Amino acid sequence: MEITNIIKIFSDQNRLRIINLIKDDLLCVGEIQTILNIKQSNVSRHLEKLKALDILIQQKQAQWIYYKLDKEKLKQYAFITDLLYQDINNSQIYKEDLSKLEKYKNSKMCCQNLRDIGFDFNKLNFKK
Amino acid sequence: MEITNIIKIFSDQNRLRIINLIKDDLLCVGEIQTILNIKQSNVSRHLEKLKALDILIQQKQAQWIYYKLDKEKLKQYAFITDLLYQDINNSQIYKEDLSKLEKYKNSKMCCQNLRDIGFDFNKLNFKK
DNA sequence: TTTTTATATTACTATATAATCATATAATAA
DNA sequence: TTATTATATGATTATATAGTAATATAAAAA
Repeated sequence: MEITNIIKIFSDQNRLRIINLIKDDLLCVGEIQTILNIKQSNVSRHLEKLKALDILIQQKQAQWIYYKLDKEKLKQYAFITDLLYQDINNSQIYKEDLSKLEKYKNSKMCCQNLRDIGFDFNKLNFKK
Repeated sequence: MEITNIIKIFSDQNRLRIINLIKDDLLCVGEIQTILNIKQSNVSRHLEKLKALDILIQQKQAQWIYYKLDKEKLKQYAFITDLLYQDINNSQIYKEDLSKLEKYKNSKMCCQNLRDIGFDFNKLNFKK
């Protein structure tokens, strides 16, 4: 795999937001869709490209498919760690996405009931 | 400047080859054209994008314009150093380009007479 | 001055990519 | 079984990008 094709994977904002979101967490497609407010088919298309590169851990539980970045696979390219754990933090949007992820994790919701709120982050049910 | 736009700059093979070539050396357009065997207008187009990002040192001498990467400007993104000094070395093509650059620097040629050989690397005039 | 040359740019073509709607697929729930 | 739902995919559109031939521009050489 040519290095520029690896780099291309990280050069789209929506895909980078997805990568950022699943870099340390295992999430289902609906969770990604909800937190990032990106259409389901679009999320799926981006995940498809990450799968083609073989840098995803994929895990099916009931009707949900959970995804997470495969850190071992990423280690072969030194630039990726810097990019995901340093450079990305200079942009507000990626930090906001992670903060929404935290809010989601603190909410009462899970894959099972995201459809009930139309995958709308603002309708998440928070404790207290 | 959004981080994904920075990343895009490095995601094209010809542009990455140019970046690699001028990461530590000041070269004129004809030298890049000759060493990489890329058409002049194409080299110029790629340099245009690097200039738009403001990551080039540009220096006119006589009729030639010399370019070099501006390392200070690149320091603001941690991933770039790893990319250019580590990851790139796993691909044969970038190493070969640097080795051709060395051969060129050891040759008797310079910007002034590259046109005489049709910007053809194979026609370079080597010492001994 | 005129000619030549190095680089940039215009106009264009071909290709790649992202996004979307509608639908297929595969699994669960009723 | 049938209905529902999570995710993937086909078909399409819009946009971005790379490459090229021809030409413009600006400077040097004759």
